[in-house]
Amino acid sequence: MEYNFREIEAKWQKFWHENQTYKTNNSDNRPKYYILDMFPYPSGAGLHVGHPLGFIASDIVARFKRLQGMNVLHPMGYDAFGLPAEQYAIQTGRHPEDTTRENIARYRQQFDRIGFSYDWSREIRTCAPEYYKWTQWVFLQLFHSWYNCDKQKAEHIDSLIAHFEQEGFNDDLHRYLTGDIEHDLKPFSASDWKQFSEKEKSDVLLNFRLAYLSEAWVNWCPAMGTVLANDEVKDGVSERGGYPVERKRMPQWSLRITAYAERLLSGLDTIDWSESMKEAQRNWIGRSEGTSLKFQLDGHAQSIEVFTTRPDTIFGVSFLTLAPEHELVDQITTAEYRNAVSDYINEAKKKSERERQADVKKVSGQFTGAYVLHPFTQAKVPVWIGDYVLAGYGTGAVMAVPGHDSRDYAFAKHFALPIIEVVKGGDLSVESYDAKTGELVNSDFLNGLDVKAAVRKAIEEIEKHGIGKGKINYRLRDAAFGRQRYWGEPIPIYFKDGIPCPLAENELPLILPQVDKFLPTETGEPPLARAANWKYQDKYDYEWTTMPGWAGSSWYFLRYMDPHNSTEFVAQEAANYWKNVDLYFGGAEHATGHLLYVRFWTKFLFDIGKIQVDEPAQKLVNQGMIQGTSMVGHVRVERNAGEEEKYILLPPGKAIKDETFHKNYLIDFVEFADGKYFIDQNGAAKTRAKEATFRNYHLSADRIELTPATEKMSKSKFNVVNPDDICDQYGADTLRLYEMFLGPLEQHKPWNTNGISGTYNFLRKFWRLFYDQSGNLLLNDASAEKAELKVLHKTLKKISEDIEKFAFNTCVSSFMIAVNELSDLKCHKRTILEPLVIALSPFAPHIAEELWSKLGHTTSVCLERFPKIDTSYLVEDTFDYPVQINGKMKFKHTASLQDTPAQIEAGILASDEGQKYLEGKTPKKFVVVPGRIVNIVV
RNA sequence: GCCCAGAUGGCGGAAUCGGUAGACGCGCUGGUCUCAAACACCAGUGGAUUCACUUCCAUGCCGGUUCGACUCCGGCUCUGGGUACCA
Repeated sequence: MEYNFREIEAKWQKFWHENQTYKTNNSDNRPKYYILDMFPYPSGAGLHVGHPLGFIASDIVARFKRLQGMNVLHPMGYDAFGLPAEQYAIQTGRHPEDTTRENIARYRQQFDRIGFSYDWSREIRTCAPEYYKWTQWVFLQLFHSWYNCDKQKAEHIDSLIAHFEQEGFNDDLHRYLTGDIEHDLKPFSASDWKQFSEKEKSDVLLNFRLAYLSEAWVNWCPAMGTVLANDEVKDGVSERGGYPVERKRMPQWSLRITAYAERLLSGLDTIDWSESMKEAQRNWIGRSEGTSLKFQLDGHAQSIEVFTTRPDTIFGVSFLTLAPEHELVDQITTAEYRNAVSDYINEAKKKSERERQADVKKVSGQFTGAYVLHPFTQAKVPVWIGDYVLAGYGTGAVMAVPGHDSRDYAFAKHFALPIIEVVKGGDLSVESYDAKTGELVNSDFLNGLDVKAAVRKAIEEIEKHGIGKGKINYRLRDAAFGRQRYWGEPIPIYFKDGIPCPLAENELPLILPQVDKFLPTETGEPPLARAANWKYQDKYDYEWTTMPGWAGSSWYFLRYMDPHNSTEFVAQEAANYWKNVDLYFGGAEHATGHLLYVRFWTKFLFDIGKIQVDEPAQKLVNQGMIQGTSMVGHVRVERNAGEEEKYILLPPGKAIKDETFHKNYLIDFVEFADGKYFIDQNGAAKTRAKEATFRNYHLSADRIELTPATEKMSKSKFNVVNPDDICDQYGADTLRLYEMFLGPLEQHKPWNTNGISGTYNFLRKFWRLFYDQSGNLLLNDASAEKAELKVLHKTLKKISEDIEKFAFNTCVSSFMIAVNELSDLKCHKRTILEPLVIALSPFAPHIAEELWSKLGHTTSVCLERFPKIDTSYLVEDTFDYPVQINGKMKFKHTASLQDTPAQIEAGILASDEGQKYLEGKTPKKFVVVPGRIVNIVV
């Protein structure tokens, strides 16, 4: 009986399904373990071999934790709202709901074929109304909350209203304002508050709500009638279609994540995530300590506020730079400069934020004609605008100190502005001196101090004069939460006389309505504006934007705990039992998106008392990306009777002309020979038949070499490898082992099936410990020899240690070594093989179940316990010491592990080899590391 | 530009605390079995040198620390990822 993976895998997948082997209960006397994968977006291309890498790893850990006697929660679901489905709907008219459902069905089939141990009764889909009802519910909680910075937690908005009713709002309470829109709010008294209209009250409260409506800068594409992400904009035009894009201020729903900046930062110290991941979040949050400082405008009532981390350089200020979008620019620009300024602003508008930040070399700016007065010297300081200053960061204005800031230096040099030295230590004729050490000069009351002391003194003086105060600033911005899209959660808000009003909880879910087209309206309103009579109580317009892709994923880990609850987002008992994720697997690319938002929502739900944990995941593991191999050819376009004919050319370097381009070619019909890749006429004909894109592609010779390139796996690059194909050919167990065997989990690596036969052979060899080639059972009940027990326990020890370290590649190696050694020992003993089957079951569950049943068991191997490791079999009494001469290994010397270094030294000196290598010389030094090595220095 | 990660045979990779560099697998070479092939099994396989014993060179590059460095330190090159004119 040969190893027949097709039969075995189908049999056990059916068994697990019928017996609900992986169903998990929310109460149990075993310790809990929650292991989660970042759920996938169900794309039309299906799963490729890159997806399962993390899923297989987490499945191994989940199965291992079960064997260790834990109650394991290991669920899977779908992040099902998103742009690709909507884009497809725009092109084809098919409803995203239908295509998404089909894609999910395909994903599920592929998942099942790989033998994952998910509890599918807990599956969630973010696009299901039963799910997004609760996403909308969280939004309402955010809307009804404000951040009390005195208590450092979110509270119901009523406590703030009570405050206003008693005391109104004064300058002292400015500290409660945490977001980007604080400049607008003027003080008011308690009686003012009481006399405010509903609209006025609503506007005031929007400055505090954690979900709020405000104006925000976006990339607006008038031709498409929509807002674009930074990636969708290239060189000032939309990537799709090439339409002009400009920066525009639009009303936007935002979430006040900035209120949580400090806690998002300090919380990192409590979780076991990789240092690089934490660093990414720290850099994103970007805490900096400095001073806010007001510069009085010359001839205007207003002042310009700046934030600086270098108040010590206040006497080095030679100009101010405002972001072109700064609200004061229009008012302060003098008639003389009006045209130049508005030209500059128009140019800046065409650039995306990313583009403005990318070009470090090119300096641009424009003088406004206005001046501010230096707060200490009263000197007139010119006010410029420059696109290196971003409106969204700090106050959107910089006090420029060209002597000690390289960007300001470049700006000053370019426009011939004065450069003043205020800290000694550099040569300002060459470059700015940015270091934070040195003695202050040219700085009045700061002269003679070092930088640190000068910073303190400057803040002191600034505060004394009432022109500013010490402040902590964050780079983090509030998160834009509205999208001009159809395929997302509707925001549960309607507008009554211009006032945004929340739905009541019992009115949820607000179901996504049907629309005739998935496009903006002719007047540029979002797609939801097309929905017929989509009004609250038939009267009031609903909010037309939908939630962003990250909304549903910001709390999904909680829903898995209690996925079918129709009265609560999660039952208290379930939330208190599972608490948070013990081990979270996912890609590092989510560092500053999903992983920051989910931490924010978790802290918020903790604040309002809905859950007992304030971090979503205790430990995080990032798996690397599996890249694909693309076949790249050079293509030349020729016109033939009006029809374009494209020719794939001879090898690179020959006959390549200017008008050629690179084309990724289908890997399916490429021939591999002598380490090179070729396509011939036959392959080209098959390609034309298979993919419409290649209809007009021909070869310029009978056989052409293609160049391999390693890049991200993607349908459009024709380099996707489908796990189904591997399952067909080798089976799921081989796929699982091979993906783990490829290398360390976190590392990026190209997919290459060259070595897959090795893991397949290993499984067959394992099988042959039970059956000989003619199918006779070899298993026997003889008692085990010491050598066999040693192999077993050495392997068990290595496996359990390496799983904890997520070193799955070396786990597979050590299984291979064990099977090789047991084969050499001709060991077919139940006492050895039975524990080994259990240890293998997390990695290759199908074959493990089959052999477990062949061993005579009637229950699943998944329900067993991991075998106990007996290290006494591993103890040695002698050791083969490698003996080095001057650090180079020369020979081995066997000695008892009981021997003292002196005894070992004597033994080596007396041995033939010792004599030979020393040639009668006396060693200068004799190093003996017991149980490790000997090094003789001569 | 800055931050993070990485670089080891023909290939994927191993080396857990500074201690035998190349485990394990692929590929390749030779052999056994076979009419032949496939499978399986056995042996070999970093490079140079040598008939051989041996010796030398080897973990991106250059230095350093150490009895001993893939591992630690300083400098550099390249690759991948992230990303801010962050004041």
